[in-house]
Amino acid sequence: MAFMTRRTDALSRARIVEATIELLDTAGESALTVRALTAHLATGRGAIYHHVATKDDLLAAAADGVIGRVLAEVGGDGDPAPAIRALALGIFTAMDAHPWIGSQLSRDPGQPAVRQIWTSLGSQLARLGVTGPARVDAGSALVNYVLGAAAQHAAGARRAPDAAARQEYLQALAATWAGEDPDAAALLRDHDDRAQFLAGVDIFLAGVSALRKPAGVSALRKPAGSG
Amino acid sequence: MAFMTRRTDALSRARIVEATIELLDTAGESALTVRALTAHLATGRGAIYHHVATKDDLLAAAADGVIGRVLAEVGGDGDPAPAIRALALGIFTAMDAHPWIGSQLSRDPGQPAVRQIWTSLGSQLARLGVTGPARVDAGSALVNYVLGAAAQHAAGARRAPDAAARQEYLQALAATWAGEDPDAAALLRDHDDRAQFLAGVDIFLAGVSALRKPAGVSALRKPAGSG
DNA sequence: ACCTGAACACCGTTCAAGT
DNA sequence: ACCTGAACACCGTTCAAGT
Repeated sequence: MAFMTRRTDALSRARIVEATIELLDTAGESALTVRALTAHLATGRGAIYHHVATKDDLLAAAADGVIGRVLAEVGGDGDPAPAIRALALGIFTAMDAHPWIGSQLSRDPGQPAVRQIWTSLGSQLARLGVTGPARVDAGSALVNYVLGAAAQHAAGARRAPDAAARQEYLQALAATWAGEDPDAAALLRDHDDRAQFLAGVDIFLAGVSALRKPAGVSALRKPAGSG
Repeated sequence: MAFMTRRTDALSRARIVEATIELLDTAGESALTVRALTAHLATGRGAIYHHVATKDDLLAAAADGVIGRVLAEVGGDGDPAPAIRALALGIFTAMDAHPWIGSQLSRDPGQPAVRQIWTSLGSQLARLGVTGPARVDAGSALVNYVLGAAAQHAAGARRAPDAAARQEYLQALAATWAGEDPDAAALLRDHDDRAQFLAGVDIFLAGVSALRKPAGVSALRKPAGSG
């Protein structure tokens, strides 16, 4: 509990955003109230509104802070395809540690955090050699997949935090498939979210590459690689 | 305004769900309050709780109602690939007419509406010849893409309902790309959400097919495929 | 059994008043 | 300028009381 931040120096937007992230991480989305925040910051209710426009603004800033750190850590060096996998996995992992981000990113496509994700993935696609119309299509497909997967995973983690509840959910889903495809149903029952997420990224990358040089005999996967 | 449903017959869960959909469609997510609902249904506050467990339960039931109709309308006949495109487009279109569904589907992967989407897309993938581990990977990739795209689109529609606001958002995004890739930036400025969404579906379909019969010469990815 | 509506325990945001 | 905390206008949910 690193809370109980007694007011040594002045309030600031940065301090408020940090406290928001801390509160969201430790107590969950439903515990983020202006009242709880002022209590932890040892200030009055209205002081928050001197530095922050609205609660939505605060959520967006918190998500932007976390995503910014993640993208900076991962970096974008090396071959573009592995870089895309690394960026996607970084976002996915962040969603695991901060499940509230999942729903936040789905709330507004114009928010800074989403914009950051767009540009970081978009520049890797450019390095892959995807440009022009194809890049916008590929970028939007990738961003939407990553955000969709992250949101579903985060929501699942919120709803079924323990292994038992999670197992129950997967079994219920598997049951609806059982008669039709017992194979898939069995696999569904004990899959690994992270591996499955990465498999999706690979399907996407394969699709981009397949559509770039239309199927057929000749050449291979990627031209850009230097390895 | 088909509101003002005077109480001719008894309250029922179905009637409450219909009123919920109507209220969400005409007045938006923020206008759905238990108080507004009881006013439209001409009943008391607590009567709702005789047929519905909680407001979340109500939202999930409303989304399930809309998605159920959409999937039934689209059907799943014909070749599987076009059927997948049609199902995805149907979901996307529904999201346009009912923007509140976008955020609702991201709230809980276990809810009936999401389950319906999984099984309808999953069965088409099976008809495509994708089975076993590949089917779970492909299904989750496709579902997550569709839900992610729909959520982003719906959120955008909520935030920038008029053409001016929308243009402003796209220009801001394009600006961050301008120096780096003027080509993509220009295209971004006047793209068509629906066409872009379908382009993403095609990327995933191409990826699934590319990974099924490994490119080029011979050597392959996974042994499980039976196609 | 089904419904009513007052009551409960909360919210986010504003704003006169203080320093 | 920055902060305070009471006040405002709401929420979802419960529950004794009615029919």
